Amino acid sequence: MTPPRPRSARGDGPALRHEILDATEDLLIETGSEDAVSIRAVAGRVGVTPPAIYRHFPDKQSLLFEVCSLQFTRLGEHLDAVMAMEADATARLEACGRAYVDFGLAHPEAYRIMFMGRSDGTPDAHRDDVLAAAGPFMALVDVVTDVAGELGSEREPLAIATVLWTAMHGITSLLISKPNFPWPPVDELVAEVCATHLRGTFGQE
Amino acid sequence: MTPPRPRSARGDGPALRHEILDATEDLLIETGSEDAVSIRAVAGRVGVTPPAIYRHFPDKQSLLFEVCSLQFTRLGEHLDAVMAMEADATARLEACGRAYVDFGLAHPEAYRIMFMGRSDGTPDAHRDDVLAAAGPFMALVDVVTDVAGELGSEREPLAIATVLWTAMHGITSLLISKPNFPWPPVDELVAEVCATHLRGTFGQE
DNA sequence: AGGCTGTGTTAACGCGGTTAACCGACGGCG
DNA sequence: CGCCGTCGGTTAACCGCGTTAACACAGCCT
Repeated sequence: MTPPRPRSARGDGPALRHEILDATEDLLIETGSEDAVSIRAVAGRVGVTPPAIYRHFPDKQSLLFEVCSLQFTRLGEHLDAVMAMEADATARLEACGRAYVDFGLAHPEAYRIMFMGRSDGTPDAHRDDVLAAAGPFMALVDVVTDVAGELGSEREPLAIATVLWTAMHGITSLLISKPNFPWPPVDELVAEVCATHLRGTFGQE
Repeated sequence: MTPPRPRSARGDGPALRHEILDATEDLLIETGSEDAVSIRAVAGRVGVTPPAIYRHFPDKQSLLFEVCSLQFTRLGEHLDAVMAMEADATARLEACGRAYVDFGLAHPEAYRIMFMGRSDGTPDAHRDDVLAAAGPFMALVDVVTDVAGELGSEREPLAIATVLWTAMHGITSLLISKPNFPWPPVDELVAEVCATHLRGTFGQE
């Protein structure tokens, strides 16, 4: 029943920590449910007893958030890559939105943990204001600034970016939470919302 | 410690059921956390032992959803009342959006349970497609139809309403989940998003 | 060599949802 | 009138959860 148990680490400090993060991410993806990822399950997969986890993470929330945060680092890189491929600012904006939604749908449980959870359950390292200064949001502000430069707008890019974020989040989170609602195809939905905002915000026809 | 224990019901069938619903709602509002509302806590407040709950509800999820669903019935009534007060269709639309967001912020935990939870955790009686045919969403479709009638639009109201829902949900859920993000005032946010959609969708200046 | 630190263990606590088994009171029926 | 089923509660218990305390053993520093 426990053949991989005889696993034991020596003076290797952060090796197990890494394994724990990997195992947690795997479990999160496999089960697709935050609740199914128990400390005991993670420990079992790594081949270690549950309290060992606490030598490397203060509590379950921090572990989960660190895993999701790693995934979101990849989102940031993905966004950068996507935007580098589009010359037109408005095309960049739409590509950006689509990449955001796609990412959320590809990692639904991670998205839920980071953006659909209780505020007081989030560790200090992932406070709301930290998020506002983080890569993905700032990247969005940059794109909006570019679009505003091309099309002209009197409103400040940060406010526009905030609204756009709520729009993309609205799509993403509802698709995750209510997948059986009679949605139109995701592509259409995103394109429509982006177009609506472009027209509504920059008065473009 | 347990003076209200000697409570006991006779042939009153659904009386206790009602008490359980009330106690659950109270607890949900007081604690503001789904997790704090344990079966044991509810039972204790009603003055009954935990297994008694299961004579009236199949499991905790169903109990919680029934409570939230009751609150949302009130949202429907509230929406109706709000919309009856506005003559102008576009004003009705904005009032509708504001009422939706306000409701979510006033009942954050209920909103989270109904619209920010896992899809497979929701009882059958609250499936996604049931929601699409329910009062509040249909009310929105009606308003959109009115606006489209006033301003003219070639797109179908149902698609427009869906987009508007995602927009209002985006605002509501992010405000709930990330209250410390540097948001603009809620009123401004809602007004801005509504205006943007009106311009972007109906081409109104 | 001796002790400190870092990293794992075993054992246990308390709480959670939920189930099984029992049990008394009420209402209908022979 | 007395039996009996069902309704609506009880007590006891199961099992999994996050987490903590106490302990143990390795290797490095002095």
